[in-house]
Amino acid sequence: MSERVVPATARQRRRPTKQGVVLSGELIVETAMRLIEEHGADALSVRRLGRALGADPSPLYRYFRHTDELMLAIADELIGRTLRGWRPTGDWRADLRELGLRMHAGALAHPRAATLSAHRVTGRTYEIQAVETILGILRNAGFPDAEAVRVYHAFVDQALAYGALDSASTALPKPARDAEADVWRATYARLPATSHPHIAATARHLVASMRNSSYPAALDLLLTAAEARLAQSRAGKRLVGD
Amino acid sequence: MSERVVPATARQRRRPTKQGVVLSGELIVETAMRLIEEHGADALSVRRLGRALGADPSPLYRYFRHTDELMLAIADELIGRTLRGWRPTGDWRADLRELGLRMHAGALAHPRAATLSAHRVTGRTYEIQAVETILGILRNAGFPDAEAVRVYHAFVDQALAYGALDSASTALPKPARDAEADVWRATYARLPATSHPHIAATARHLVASMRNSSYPAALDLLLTAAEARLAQSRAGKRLVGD
DNA sequence: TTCACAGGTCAACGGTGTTGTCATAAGGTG
DNA sequence: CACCTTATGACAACACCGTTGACCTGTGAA
Repeated sequence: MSERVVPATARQRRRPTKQGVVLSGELIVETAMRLIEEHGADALSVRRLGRALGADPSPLYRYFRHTDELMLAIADELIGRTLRGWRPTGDWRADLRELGLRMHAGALAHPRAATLSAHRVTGRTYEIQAVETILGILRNAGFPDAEAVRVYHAFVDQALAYGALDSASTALPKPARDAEADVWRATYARLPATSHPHIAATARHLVASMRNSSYPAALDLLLTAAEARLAQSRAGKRLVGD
Repeated sequence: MSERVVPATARQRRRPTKQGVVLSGELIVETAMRLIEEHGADALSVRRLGRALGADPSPLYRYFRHTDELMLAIADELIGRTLRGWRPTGDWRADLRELGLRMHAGALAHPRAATLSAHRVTGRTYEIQAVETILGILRNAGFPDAEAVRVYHAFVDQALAYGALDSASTALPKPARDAEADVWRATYARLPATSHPHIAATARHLVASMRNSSYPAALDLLLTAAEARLAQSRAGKRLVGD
């Protein structure tokens, strides 16, 4: 069995499927994202994707080695869409804040695709572009290389982690989400002070607080800490310098 | 069809399976966790679980409505184990740090349960116990109720978000996980400085840093911020006091 | 000792990812 | 324009998955 997957550039015969669709890596990724957004993450299966494309599932394996590789392609497309339209202002802190909020918003806008792809390193074009951009912001701001990487890592992990967390509940079917919200009111808010004094004392705050995302606060926390580090490293450099 | 799932207390006839095993909710959860620990997250399926128990898969549905409910039970057991053996020292910051690290480690040990439960509230006994414990630490440390809830929320979300993020890769099939680890070395570390100057300049640091979780750093950041808030609120109270 | 029925077994349904084999039309060549 | 190669899509099969309905049997109360 020679190579099953043929790179896009090496493809020569664009043969339409029985239903007249001309397949391509892009079309497959596009259709997959549409499927996820419209019918939920569970709706994405090789067979359903084939059906949605108007093709047999098996030729998909001539474009992606396995489902996982397709997932990575979807993830990268998501990154690309998130970055599209963004322009740096030159203020590193403002830029990072904007990027973080965009990534978070992007995850919320494509909740199902986000939950699927948040934890993967794609190594594809858009992701590489994003990494280069963020590292550039930090290094241009004056962060030493090692420190820039540390901040980059913390920043990206945080955006991905909260993006996945917050979009996961968005992706739940409505009744499940309502049931979820009710647990705080129906279960926690009713615990007696005798057995659970701390929960009982704060029940009102709990019900109110657990509805909102804690990401913006966490992001600002991170940026403030980074700023402090930057000031430190500048002071150190001045000392060593001359 | 009357109720299929019978609550543990209402069970009356303990009938052994063909292979002589007496089923119970506890035994099922225990076996499921053992399966995950011994053969990876992928090894957990209703059918395999049945086989491991020495029983047909179908009676499991007399104990849990569906796989999801089993996962929640596993998640709660996970919380229970996390707390078991932990003793408060009286130093709120050290206690929270220890709890956070334990939660994170627990998530890594049981990735599938962690991923599932990160954005869900189980409302089960161990979860309630954990909420009560954490709120108690904060209130005893002197955090006012509203502030205690705010810190609680940030702390828990962070632990869950990073737990899910970091454990998601653990839940991947082995080949995918290996490929993942290689992307930084094989793809990023080889980008030319001409096209990607910032990545090229920091490649060495990237390869080293991206292996580790950024959770411990993020946790310390959060605790430091909380400590500052606590000092502020104490100062405010003194002012208002007399 | 009897006997209702709880709690097992069994078989089946419709789904999944993936692969080996086959048919056919695309597109270069004479 | 006809031919031929072969790239690429179709088909069928495999082994798995979660879940359910029908059935059987041993438990434990009467």
